[in-house]
Amino acid sequence: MGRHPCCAKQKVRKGLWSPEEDEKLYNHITRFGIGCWSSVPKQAGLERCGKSCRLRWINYLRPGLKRGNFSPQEEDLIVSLHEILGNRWSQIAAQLPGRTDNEIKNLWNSSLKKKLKQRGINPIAHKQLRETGAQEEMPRPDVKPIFDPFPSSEYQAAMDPIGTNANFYHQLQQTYRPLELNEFMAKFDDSLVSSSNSGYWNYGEALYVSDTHAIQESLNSGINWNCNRAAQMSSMLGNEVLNWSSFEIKLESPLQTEIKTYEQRLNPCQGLQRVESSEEFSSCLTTSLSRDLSDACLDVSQDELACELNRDFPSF
DNA sequence: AACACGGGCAACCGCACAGAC
DNA sequence: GGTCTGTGCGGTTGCCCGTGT
Repeated sequence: MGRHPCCAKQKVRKGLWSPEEDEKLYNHITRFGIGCWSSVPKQAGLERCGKSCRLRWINYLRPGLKRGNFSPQEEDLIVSLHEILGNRWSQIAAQLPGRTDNEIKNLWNSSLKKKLKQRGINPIAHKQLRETGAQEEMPRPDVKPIFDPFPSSEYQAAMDPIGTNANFYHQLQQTYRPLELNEFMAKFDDSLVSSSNSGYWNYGEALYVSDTHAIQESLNSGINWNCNRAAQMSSMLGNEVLNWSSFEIKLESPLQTEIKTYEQRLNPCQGLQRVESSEEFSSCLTTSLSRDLSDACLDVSQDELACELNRDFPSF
């Protein structure tokens, strides 16, 4: 048998929370911490489902939540992140401290979608709508979506409002563009060959290659390829050899750095270093990207990886 | 003043997955 | 290894309130 039953068949209240209920829940959590949510209602003296308590805590009572309207900067950030992540509200919320996924989802559905449409942008594909408007609600065309952290149009405008950095963004896009399968395999082979002297595989060398394909696959089919591969490799190699959690962090770092830099530009008064020119902005961006990627070099035994890759390489 | 309508928001629902037994 | 529960997430619903008629 499993664990003790949750709140099923219990008498539970639904609907809006009263201030008294909020107080009970808040006092309980601050006093005892978050343990098992299913036991919280009983312990806190609430006639609520544990799930409901969790939601109330996360969306309303949790310390550090921002209240009030979203700033234009936050809205721009959400649009940019949505273009990359789609409806992954929890991941988008993770980039906006103090905001909840529910809040962002509501904002998107009630406001941002309309604003984009008014600007002639398809909120699903983040592309310019056709003049007919007939395809307004159409999903992305039959082309597989590709993870592209630096789309050429809106995102560039957002990242570089001055608009003087076209060459720089072109270089970035060339550097970090998704690779075709044959390019990807060649990169893998090169990495394995070039590492033969040391006996270790230079993970950093192929980082952005595998990253791009992993995320692309994840977006395409909903199969979280990189996580599955991580689990397989981790179980085979052991955590001492390959710490996948740090790898995942490294994958996100460039994006997080962009966001910070972007916020820094938009909120120069928040105690952060101000970027005075687009050149300085470029320099900052390049430095942060190269630092994140170079740091991401993890030592993995070549033989073990080659064996794993030959045994069970995912089909693209 | 009464009603209809729409926007914004909080909360619920259902599903998937991980973990406990 | 199978079953069941707990948790997290995204989609959806329904309530409240402001505005227009």
